[in-house]
Amino acid sequence: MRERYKNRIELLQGTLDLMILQTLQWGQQHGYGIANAIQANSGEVLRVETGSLYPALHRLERQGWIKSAWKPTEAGQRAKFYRLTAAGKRQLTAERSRWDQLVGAMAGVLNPRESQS
Amino acid sequence: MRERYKNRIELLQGTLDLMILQTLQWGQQHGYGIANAIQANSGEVLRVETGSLYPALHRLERQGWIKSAWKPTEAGQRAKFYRLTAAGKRQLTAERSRWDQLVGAMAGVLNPRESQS
DNA sequence: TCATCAGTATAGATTGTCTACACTTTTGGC
DNA sequence: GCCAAAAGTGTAGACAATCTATACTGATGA
Repeated sequence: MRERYKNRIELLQGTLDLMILQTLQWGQQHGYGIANAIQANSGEVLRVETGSLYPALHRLERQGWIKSAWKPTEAGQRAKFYRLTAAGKRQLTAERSRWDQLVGAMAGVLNPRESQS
Repeated sequence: MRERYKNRIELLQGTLDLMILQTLQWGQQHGYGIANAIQANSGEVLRVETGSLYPALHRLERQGWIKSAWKPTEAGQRAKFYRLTAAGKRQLTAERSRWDQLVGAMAGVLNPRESQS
């Protein structure tokens, strides 16, 4: 069978949607491009697997936060370009503030004395 | 008697172990006390459900990061007190730096221009 | 011709949350 | 004496987002 693998989760569950929405705010992009942008912007720390990416994109589209259209890339290949909808922009705002809140809360747990607000 | 709650995941998956280990670094504590400490230190943002807490404690103990012993509380009730093992301290260090790395990477994705390192 | 890159997609396993129960013991009010 | 609430531990099963692994297509370059 397979080599014994660690199955370590690279991404924090729930943050992929936020990262996708955020990436799309810079402009429309196809799935492959989104994954590359996240990887680059995270300093190569975060790698998005296709098995996570495409289900996430379908999920987001199903919820009306992004919309897709097939278009050719500069390289002349067909690709599905996604763009943020108005609802998606609102969702992005909500998820960003949720993220900030969680990071702040975690900081409180990790450094109770320093971060006493 | 419960507060009104949303149907969302309160905690980021994977962060509970870190929070438990960190809380135990301040001194030994029982499960109920850990949950209360996390809630308090997070400014009441993070609420740990018992259905998440106890499985997590058992998981951590199984991995040798914490050890338990039944003792009476000040209130005279029996409780299972947990303390960090040496391996647990190393794990805490590793998980903290992993967390910092993830938060930094997320910052890069959310604010690509400002956080160019 | 053949490997590699660009690109999309699905199935199934895994894992850690969640909701919802079930239980014991102590404390305090009546 | 009774009963509610708080303090405490625990499990079962649902659920969701990630992962691994696989399967395609079309273009590019050696």
